[in-house]
Amino acid sequence: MSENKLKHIEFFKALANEDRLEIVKLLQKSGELCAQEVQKNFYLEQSTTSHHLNKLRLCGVTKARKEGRNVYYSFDEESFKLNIKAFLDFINKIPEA
Amino acid sequence: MSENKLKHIEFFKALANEDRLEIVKLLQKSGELCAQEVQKNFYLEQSTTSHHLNKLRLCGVTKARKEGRNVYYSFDEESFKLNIKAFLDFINKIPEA
DNA sequence: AGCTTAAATCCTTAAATTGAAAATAATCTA
DNA sequence: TAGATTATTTTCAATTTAAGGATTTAAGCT
Repeated sequence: MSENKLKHIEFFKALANEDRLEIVKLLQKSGELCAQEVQKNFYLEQSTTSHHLNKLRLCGVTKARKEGRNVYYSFDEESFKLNIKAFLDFINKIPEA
Repeated sequence: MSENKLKHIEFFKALANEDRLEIVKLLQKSGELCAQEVQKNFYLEQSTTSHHLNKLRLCGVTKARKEGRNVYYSFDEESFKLNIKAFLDFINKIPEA
């Protein structure tokens, strides 16, 4: 099991969740948001939102930047594209997008 | 939550697993294989393989065809492409594949 | 220092995954 | 055709993983 493959799996696990997918979409259209701004958009508990944001960050879907007591999260487009591409290569099928 | 979105989530959940991803790759390169031929390629229990194959089939990654007492599984390329495309549309990012 | 707000972590409960054992189902053979 | 054999699914218990409420950490404010 290559390190690389495990990365794809984590990436897809992170995206294979309704709430996290919504968070990704929100960050995508809103740019940077701090954790509690993300939370306000959903019926999610603070701790749950934190878990989700952490998971998304760990697998390279989002990135985070701490400023004061806020942590600002944003969509990591570069990393996202790389992961999708790597996954499609892995699967050996390139959709006509 | 649209019916459509839930389908993508199930699709990605199914792919977000090391063993299932390997099974998908095997089916992709081998064409049709019956359950025990799939199993022989991995260190997985027969029942575990069956669970995985069922999950992959339910979410449209693979398709199955029964012949005698064998069930032949194969990669469902059409469905796979549709799911990937729908997901990318959802995310609004089309990689340059 | 004490208060407030933001976020992460801890801890218990809930859900998903795994695999052994049993059930089903098709085929073969005496 | 009854019984054995082989292929697969299903059931169920054990383990792993995720979710969320409660607590803790951390930063900024008065």
